[in-house]
Formats: sequence, structure tokens, C-alpha cells
Amino acid sequence: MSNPPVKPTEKELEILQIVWEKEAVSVKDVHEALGGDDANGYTTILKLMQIMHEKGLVTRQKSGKLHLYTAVPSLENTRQQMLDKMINTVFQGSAAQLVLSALGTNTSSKEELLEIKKYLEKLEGGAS
Amino acid sequence: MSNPPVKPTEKELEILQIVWEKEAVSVKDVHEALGGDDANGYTTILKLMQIMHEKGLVTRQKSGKLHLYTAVPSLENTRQQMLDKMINTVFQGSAAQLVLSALGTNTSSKEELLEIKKYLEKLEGGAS
DNA sequence: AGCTTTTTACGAATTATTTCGTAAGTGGGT
DNA sequence: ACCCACTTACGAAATAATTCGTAAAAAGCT
Repeated sequence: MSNPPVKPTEKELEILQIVWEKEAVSVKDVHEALGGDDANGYTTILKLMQIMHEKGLVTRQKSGKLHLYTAVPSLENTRQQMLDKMINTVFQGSAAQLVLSALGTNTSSKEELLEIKKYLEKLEGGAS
Repeated sequence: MSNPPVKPTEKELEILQIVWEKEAVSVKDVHEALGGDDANGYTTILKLMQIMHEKGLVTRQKSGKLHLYTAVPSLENTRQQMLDKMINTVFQGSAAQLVLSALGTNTSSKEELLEIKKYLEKLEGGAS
């Protein structure tokens, strides 16, 4: 049942970001979105995406002569896993600690803060 | 002025955790804290800490025949950097998004939630 | 001084990640 | 059918991270 632990490397994560954004993308799309040849050679991205395919990080389907890739792990899931890991490795296992830190230096708008507060209130209803 | 960007590897982060906890630690301390020989050979930890020393991730001083290591980057700083990176790579640059995600699945106690709420209220006073 | 234990130093092997050159395949247009 | 532009495949090199064996240095003990 549990989603298989996903451990994309740094570059793979960069690629996944693009893939998540756009549903189904070609290597070219990713290459361009990542800054074109200035940033990475085309075949570098291609190779990476092939490896991701082998690893099961993406699926792909032929569309004419090219491949369209789709992410396998969901953004939500990946976020969750990364958060968990971070909470455990640098926040002493406390999600609340992480939240306080995140609120601390990263500027959020009034609207966002309000949204968070609302969410908190909802949580308090059934908190442990 | 700005603190030099710190990019500890995975293993280095494991070690830093121990070093942060205890002020000044020997290789032996770290090795044991990390699970002894079952988890990693002694010289593996030693080597890692030597490399961290070269990189400036830790300082060390002789105490008798052994070295006592201290972390250079602060826990706070490292947390901040890691948060920033995560916000940018998987949370579309929105700290608020991350906060909501973190509150979502990770159980926090009523007290913690309250603390967060208090903090939010303080922030709202001068929010943008 | 000689022996023992602990700790460090070093070098090398192993594994993982990233990068890219070169060649082969594909499909469309003429 | 032939050429062209685009895309994929593959293999290998370059770099980074992890692991560990072996030997040298240090300190205490007898």
C-alpha cells in the first residue's frame, strides 16, 4: 500500500519539477525549461530522463517520433517524504519546529498567513 | 557577511547532527552515536570527519591523543538553508505551502499548534 | 625501554551521479 | 527513394561520495 520511497537525486528533482508542472513533456521541453544549452547539454537531459525511466521515476509513451514523459511519484508524496526526512534529520523530529523556522525567515503574505491560521483552527478541533 | 553556503552530503549531515547535539565530540562518540560498527566502520566515520574538517564543516582541537570536533555551520543556519532550498525546489517558492504541508500529515500536539498560532499573530502585526 | 591500546593518516577501491560524444533510428517533405 | 532535421540509444569519461584496509603515531602501563 505505502508508496515506494522515492529518492530522486538533485538533478532528477530539477527535472521532476518540470514534469510535474506540465503533465506530459518531451525531453526538449525539459531541456528548454531548464535553460537550454547554457545550462545543460541536450543529451545530458535525455540520458537523465532515460535513467529516471529505468528507475521508475517517470513513465513515457511514444508520440510520433518522440517520447512524452509523465512523473510517477506525485508532487504531494514527494513533498511529504522530503519533509519527513528533513524533520527527522535537522528538526529533531518536530514538525512544529520546522513550521516555526519556515515562518521565521521566509516572508509570507498576509493572505497566506491567514490561510495558515485558518488551517490551524481546523486542526485544533481534532488535535491530539 | 552572509554565511557561506553549506552543502553537507547525506552522511555529513548525519554526523553534524551528533556534533550539534554535544558541543565537542570525538570520532568515537560519533561512531557510537551512529550505531557503532553495525552501521559504519570506525575508520569510515573518521575519514568522513577528516574530510569535513578539510571542507571547513567542523573545526577540531587536540585533547590528549584525540581530536575533539565542533560544528562550524550552526544548526539554525543549516536549517534555514535547507528550508530555502526545499521551498524553491518543491514548494513553488512558497513558504506558506510548505507550512501547510508540514502541518498536514505530521502530528503536532495541541501545545505546539498553539505556539504556532501565537507566532502567527505576532507576525501579522507587521506582515506585508 | 618494550608492549598494548587507542587514535589518526593515507591511499585505494567501490559505488553513485552527472556529463557528453558519437552513432543509429524515425518520420516528413520533395 | 532520398535527404534533412530531430530524437533516441549507448557507452564511456569525469566527478563526487562512501567505505575500508593497513600502517604510523601517541599515550599509558609495567
